[in-house]
Amino acid sequence: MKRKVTLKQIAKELDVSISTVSKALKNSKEISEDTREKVQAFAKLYNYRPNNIALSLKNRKTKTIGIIIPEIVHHFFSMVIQGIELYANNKGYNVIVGLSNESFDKEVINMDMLVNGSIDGFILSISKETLLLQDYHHFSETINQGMPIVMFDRVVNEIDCDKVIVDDFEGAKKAVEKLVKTKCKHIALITTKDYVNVGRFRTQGYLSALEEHHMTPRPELILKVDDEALTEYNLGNLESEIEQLFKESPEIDGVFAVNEVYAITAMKVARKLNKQIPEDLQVIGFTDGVLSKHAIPGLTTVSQHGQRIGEKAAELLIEKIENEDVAERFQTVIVETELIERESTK
Amino acid sequence: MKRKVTLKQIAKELDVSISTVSKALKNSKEISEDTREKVQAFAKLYNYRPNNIALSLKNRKTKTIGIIIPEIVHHFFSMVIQGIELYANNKGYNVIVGLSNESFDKEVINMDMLVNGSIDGFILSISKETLLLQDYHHFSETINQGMPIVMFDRVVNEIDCDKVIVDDFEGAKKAVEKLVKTKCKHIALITTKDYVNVGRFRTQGYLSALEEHHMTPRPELILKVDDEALTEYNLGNLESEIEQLFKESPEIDGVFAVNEVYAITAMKVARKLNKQIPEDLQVIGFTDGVLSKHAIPGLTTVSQHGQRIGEKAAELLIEKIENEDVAERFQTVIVETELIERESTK
DNA sequence: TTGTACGCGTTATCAA
DNA sequence: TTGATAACGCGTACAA
Repeated sequence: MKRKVTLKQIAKELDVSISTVSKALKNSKEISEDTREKVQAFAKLYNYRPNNIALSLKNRKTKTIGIIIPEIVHHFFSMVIQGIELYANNKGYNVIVGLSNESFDKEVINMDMLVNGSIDGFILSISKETLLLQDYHHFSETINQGMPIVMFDRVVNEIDCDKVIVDDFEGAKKAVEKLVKTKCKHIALITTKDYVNVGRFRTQGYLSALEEHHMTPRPELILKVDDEALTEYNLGNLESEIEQLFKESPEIDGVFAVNEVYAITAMKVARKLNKQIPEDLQVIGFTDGVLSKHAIPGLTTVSQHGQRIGEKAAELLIEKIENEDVAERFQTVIVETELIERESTK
Repeated sequence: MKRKVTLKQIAKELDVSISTVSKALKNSKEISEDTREKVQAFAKLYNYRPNNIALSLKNRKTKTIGIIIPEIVHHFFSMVIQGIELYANNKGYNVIVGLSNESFDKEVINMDMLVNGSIDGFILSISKETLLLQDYHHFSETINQGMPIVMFDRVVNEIDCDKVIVDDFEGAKKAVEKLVKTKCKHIALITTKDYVNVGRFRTQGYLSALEEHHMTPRPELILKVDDEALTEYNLGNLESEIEQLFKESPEIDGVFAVNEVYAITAMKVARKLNKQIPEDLQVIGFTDGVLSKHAIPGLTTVSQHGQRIGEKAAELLIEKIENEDVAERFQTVIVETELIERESTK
């Protein structure tokens, strides 16, 4: 087992100084052709590579990006990571991932682990608990230390930084308008509690679409699911809540759900209640993931373009990292949504 | 904007030496109570944290783990990452993710970026292209340099290192036996080409189960899908291949598929051909993901326990990193599968 | 009780 | 053409 070779070892072996080796390896023409070749041959033989950590220390740049997200077993978030990784890698950056698990404490701890030199900047999406507590000191402190942050999807006005967001409002509106156009008269909304802003914006889009088409929103058609600790794997009583909604308002002929799982579950309940999709009931979800694509019937969804969001976030961050002078001007990029029509709508 | 504080700055400010500050901060009783308090107060005020990079350079330990996987937008792999992150974080390690995108070159490049000091060890699952080319030099070179590797799921005999694998053979066997027990007489297999070993092992499990129950395997009931560049989002002609299978052998009354998508697609085709599930056709998939859970009817699957695999891999790796003396003995841990019964079987 | 010196691996500057 | 030195930030053995 040959340990990693360092400049020092090469220098010793070849009986020259460390700096000579360093220069020779960078083809500096300060060094004679002779020694250059000798050194390079030796380096190749021993597969010399400069130590990243030493370089980071010297350059005060790590060439790595820290990502903090609420969960990774989640289609949207993994698409975003893919986008970040793609762009970052092309620029020679690595990507280090921390999971907050929707917990405030883990978010803080994770950022803490990375903030002390390990990375050059953060890309993050805020955990639900943090949104609930409205405690953002860890973000502002990080920024104050001169470390750039780019937030995506779950962002917050209180913090001044670059942001990449989905047009939740317009996306939701588009979806509901589609339902209106296909003659739905009683459109229900299945959404989250208001403290998750993406849920809130989508709710607003729903309301706006109704109003523009002179349909009066009816509170009893709006189901706000309490998804405390509700994940893809813990559906709680989602199903029964939706069933109750459908039973209390059997006139419902259209459903807009703010995520895939809600939408799929609505379809499942509809089937149970013998409602035909899309004849008796049309359904549209948000987030275009595996579920929508493979559902039977295929679920019409609002696609968020997660990968594009990741790429854009990485672009903004690397721009900030590499150009000190742009540091003070922040932008919010809105990534357009797209309605992907499948068989759950007419 | 206050830049990061270093020992040096504190020392200068307080007019003491750097080492005094260093010792004071670690509560060394070499230092007088007086200066200790003074230093600590100052450090707290300026929120001093030791620079990770400097520590890494000094200790020759980065306390970070490199993960190289074929893709991240994939339920199983993201479960594994979650498991790794969980265990690693508890041990004070960070996790850096590289995606090979099933490409040999990207796998090599990614490992190359990390191998020079950025991490203490690798956890990885081999890309399809690498398996096809059977070129494993980048793994052996890494190991030769003294960097530990733990492989999971897609592993390879040629490389001597710790491994965590799913019991693909037994898992598949269990699944097929379930079908046999529920009276299936003509059990089809939908699998991948043989160079993906997990596909190969699952195929062997299928064959073994049939033989043990004195059912002669019929080649025409085995569909080997060529999933060159086939992902969750590019289903190619999977559907038509399966349709052809069902039409040519209408007696098929059970299907075992080596992944979720194949299984779900089989159900979709069955529905199209007016086969009732599970009455006319029973289906079992491999990998317990979102699709299986939300499918209608729910898909019976062989769960791989991705998170447990990740945790175990992290445990093995950290053990190797922290105990030089265990370096030479390698183990292969088999994580048991579990048959999760839902409505697609009787 | 405090400070000096050294080393981790690298590069850049300046001297020889 | 080559080499010595300093610096990045930290910890520690040893000297004062």
